[in-house]
Amino acid sequence: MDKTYAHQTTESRIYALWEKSGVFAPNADPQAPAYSIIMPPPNANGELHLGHATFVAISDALIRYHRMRGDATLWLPGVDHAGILAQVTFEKKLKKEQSKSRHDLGRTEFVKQCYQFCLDNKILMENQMRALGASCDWNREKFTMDPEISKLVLQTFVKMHQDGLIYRGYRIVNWCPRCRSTLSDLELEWTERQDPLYYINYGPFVLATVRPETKFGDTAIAVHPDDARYQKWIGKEIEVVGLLGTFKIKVIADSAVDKEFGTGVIKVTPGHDPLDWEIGQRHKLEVKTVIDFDGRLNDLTGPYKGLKVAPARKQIAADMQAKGLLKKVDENYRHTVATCERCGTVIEPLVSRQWFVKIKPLAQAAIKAVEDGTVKIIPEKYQAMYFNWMKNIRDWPISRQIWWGHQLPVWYARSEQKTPKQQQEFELLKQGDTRARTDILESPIVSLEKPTGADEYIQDPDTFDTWFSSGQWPVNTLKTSNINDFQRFYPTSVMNTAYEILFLWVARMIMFGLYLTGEVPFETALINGVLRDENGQKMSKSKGNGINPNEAIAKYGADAVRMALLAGRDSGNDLMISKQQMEERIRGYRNFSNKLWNIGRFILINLEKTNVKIPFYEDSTKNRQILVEDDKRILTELTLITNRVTDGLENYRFGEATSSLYEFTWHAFADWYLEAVKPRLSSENVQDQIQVLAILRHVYIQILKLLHPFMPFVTEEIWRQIPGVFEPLLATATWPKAII
RNA sequence: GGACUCGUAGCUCAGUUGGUAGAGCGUUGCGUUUACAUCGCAAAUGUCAGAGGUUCGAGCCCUCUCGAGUCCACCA
Repeated sequence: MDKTYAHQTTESRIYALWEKSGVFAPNADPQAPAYSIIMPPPNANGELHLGHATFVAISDALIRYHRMRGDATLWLPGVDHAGILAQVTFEKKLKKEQSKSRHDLGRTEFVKQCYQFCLDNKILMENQMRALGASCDWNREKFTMDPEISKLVLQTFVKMHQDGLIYRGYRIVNWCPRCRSTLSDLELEWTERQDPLYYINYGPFVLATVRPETKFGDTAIAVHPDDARYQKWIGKEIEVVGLLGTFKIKVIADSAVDKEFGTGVIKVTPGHDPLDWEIGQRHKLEVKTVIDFDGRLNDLTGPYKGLKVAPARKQIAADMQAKGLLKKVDENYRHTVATCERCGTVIEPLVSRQWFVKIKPLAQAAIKAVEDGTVKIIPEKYQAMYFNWMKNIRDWPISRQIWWGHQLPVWYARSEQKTPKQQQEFELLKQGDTRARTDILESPIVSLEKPTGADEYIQDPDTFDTWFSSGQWPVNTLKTSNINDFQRFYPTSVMNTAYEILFLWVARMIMFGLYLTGEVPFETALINGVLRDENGQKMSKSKGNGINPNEAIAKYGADAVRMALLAGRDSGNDLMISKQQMEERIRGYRNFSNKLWNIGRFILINLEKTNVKIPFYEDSTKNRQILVEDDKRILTELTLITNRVTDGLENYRFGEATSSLYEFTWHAFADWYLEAVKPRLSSENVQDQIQVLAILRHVYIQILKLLHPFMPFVTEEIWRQIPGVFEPLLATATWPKAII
């Protein structure tokens, strides 16, 4: 053995050895219990970060542990096409490298190139997974855009439509003017901003608004029903002088109005504000749209037509000021605005016709599954979050006006489009102009195949929310995998992912899983905390505040990176750590692999020195009789640590399993026992030497086994250098017996 | 506004049925002895946020206060 452990040259060699030996595929023993994890598919828009490394470290530890236990163990890898995120990322790249927009390419070409972009990233990510030591079965790898996966995604939509769980309707939605798509509430990011709050003279009232540009869409004035100041106005019509002249508007009472805010009077703009939309629904108000899908004011706004929202607001405020319609302006008003999580653009609430999932029936079953423990959410604290969201869940808009994704299996017949506008729309869509809006086309036909017949049909250009497909992931991957995989491995054992996507993904998988199969998709949702920098910011590649896993692996080895993410922490909690501290942490575990290596060196050197063949330690009465106190003590501690590590793996306490193992290996075994035994090794008592060497080797072998799920590379490499071990690969060696 | 989490050594964090306070890193001193300087030995540092309660006993359970943070939500 060399003096130091060289992870640089070892890790890739060991990984290749594993892959070649086929140990990543589940064993075929029909008697073996099934254990399976579906990998959360990383987004295909870039490389992996340390957050991914966390789930690899955890999932791989579980997978390797169960493999060593002899279970039929499957870890199924995959990659997600990431809908909007990938499209935005690729559009940026397109613009930067070719100065082109997606419209320059056209839909077909854009999708083709985006597909390639994702495939390229997919290879990068696969290699990073390999570098981290992920022992997943690459032969079963899936991509959300694989044809057979896509087909199942569309089938689900058709089935749900038949079951009455899908509807198409006009609703106020979150519209991203840049992505030109609608978004679900979960895809928003709320950011605090400072904006002027305008106090507008409005007939007999003064009212406060941040958005004077939407006032052309006002269809009522609202006050709180109990507000004494305004009782006499409720139900009356008032006359208001506005920028476009004088108009009449009704005063209504609605308890959604806050008496304390501003003047206690609001204008109701159902076309451009979610709250106003609801008030409008309650009072059957007219919905007036004054801002279009491109984020510009439309012809209902007279001279402001064509202006974008921000400049329009300034212009309108200035004009109101000039006409004396503005009472005052509070320049220091702080509030939060919704922005597009993927591109940062301010969201425009707009009324649009979209496809929705009627979610309540699905949610009910999913709530029950967690309540009765069919699905366990670990740590338990996340259950509260889950219930809180699920019990207040709202219908889910699933259609997106983007190109990259699964296109809706929805068709429109030419003959059903009666108005000239609809016919024009039909024609534009047919020619591939996706700036055209589908929502005015009538009589959609939901069908996997294009309808046949004398009529002419075009497909709805919308694609699904990316979570609509990933929500079905455990079902669809296993159904398209090896024959019998679904039967053998569904429901899967553990779903390991971060709490950020508890609603976006975990909750939806439970709903889809139950809906599609009648069974939950996984027995345990193991939720991880996230890594944050010293300022509490989530680590991300775009912020540049995290360690690049590639660099860390190259410098310190994957084993060290994995340990640094697990040891001495509760993986369900966030970890706040600076770049430097993280690196120190990793270096500490690199030192540990070296320590482990050198313990091996010491033992092997001593084994070689003796001419006697050292028998493998057996826990027999004969051997026990000559054990001295030190021997008994280390063996007792070995038993304890074996139980502890096993218990840690069974109960997802990786922090405890790893640090107690570290402690035992370094301080009990190396610092104490190994030193204590040195005089005995140099003594004349051959029988005792044999005994000591047998124990040293025995304890060491057990340590390697216990450590393997966490530090697979260095342990496997050492395993190969120990002469005479029975099992060729540590990855498939037998897990030590434990009592827990 | 609703829900949840956290506050333990200089820093980052463990601490699971309540039983004499822990690790890593950092700091200080010493050290080349059958592996390892990517090392060894030794040392220092805590009213476990604060107050009250339950208990023979509380970092751990209960209540309140203060501080930090996260998620959800329609405050114009």
